[in-house]
Amino acid sequence: MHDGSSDPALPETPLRGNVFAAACPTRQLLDRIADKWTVLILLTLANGSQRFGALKRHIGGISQKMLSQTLKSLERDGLIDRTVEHTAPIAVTYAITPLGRSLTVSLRGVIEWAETRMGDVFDARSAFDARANAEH
Amino acid sequence: MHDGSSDPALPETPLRGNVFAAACPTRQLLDRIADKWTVLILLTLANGSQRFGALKRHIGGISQKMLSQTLKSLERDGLIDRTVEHTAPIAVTYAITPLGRSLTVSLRGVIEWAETRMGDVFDARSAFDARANAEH
DNA sequence: CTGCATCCGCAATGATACTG
DNA sequence: CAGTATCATTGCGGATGCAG
Repeated sequence: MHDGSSDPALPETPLRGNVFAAACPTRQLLDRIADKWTVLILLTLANGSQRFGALKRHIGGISQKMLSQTLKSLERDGLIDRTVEHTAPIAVTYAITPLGRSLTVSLRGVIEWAETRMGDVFDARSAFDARANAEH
Repeated sequence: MHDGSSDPALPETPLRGNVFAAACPTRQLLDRIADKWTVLILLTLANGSQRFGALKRHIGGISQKMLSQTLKSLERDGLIDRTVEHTAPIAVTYAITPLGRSLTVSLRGVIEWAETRMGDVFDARSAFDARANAEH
């Protein structure tokens, strides 16, 4: 995979953002979307709009704080929409935006991988641990 | 943790893991692969095997501790292979496994998204912040 | 019902120094 | 060169209480 360039400057860097550069803004973005709660929230909303309480019930183990906090981040980044109905007890509905939906395609692939390859990973872990034990 | 009995809304419970269940092992797995360093390391190795030092140089901002630690996790999970050459100064080479490569397909999509949609996200942030300011 | 503020423990992360 | 070990710090993330 050598590209024929000398290494220090990495001239083959693409013109758009480069996540491998520590200072690149895309790096922050990566850190944000490579987050457990972000992934689960986006994938839930990709299946249809939900209210706050419904989201909390659907995503096992999330605290009210993390949900609220992550939702706000996602709204700020334009990945989800927030709609308030000023009814008697206030009702807030969250919906995914086209931008958010464009991300869920890849995200779903990651989840798909985790759910289907889980067995392979656990087998690998057992083998690794057994090997480590055998060294004593 | 899968009963498939008392939930009328889910006629057919999937046989594989469900990341939305807090106790499901896939949830831990998700938390592990939804990690900044994991993504960057796997994608680097997907382009070819690398030695420890080369990896550290290629992934901006990673500390030797995080690199070493994440590499060990990935090896344990069967996503990468570790090869030691007992030469004068010892040389260790890391390579992606077929299992690991199967994950990088989706991972690359996430990076692709971050690098290309970065502008949209930043625009959304500006708009959001402006709106927030206007409310005072 | 929704969601913000505060307190706080703990785990993750980084800097440094040391070993094979 | 490739790690491990230790220490200091940060910030995640949970619990609780309050407000709109």
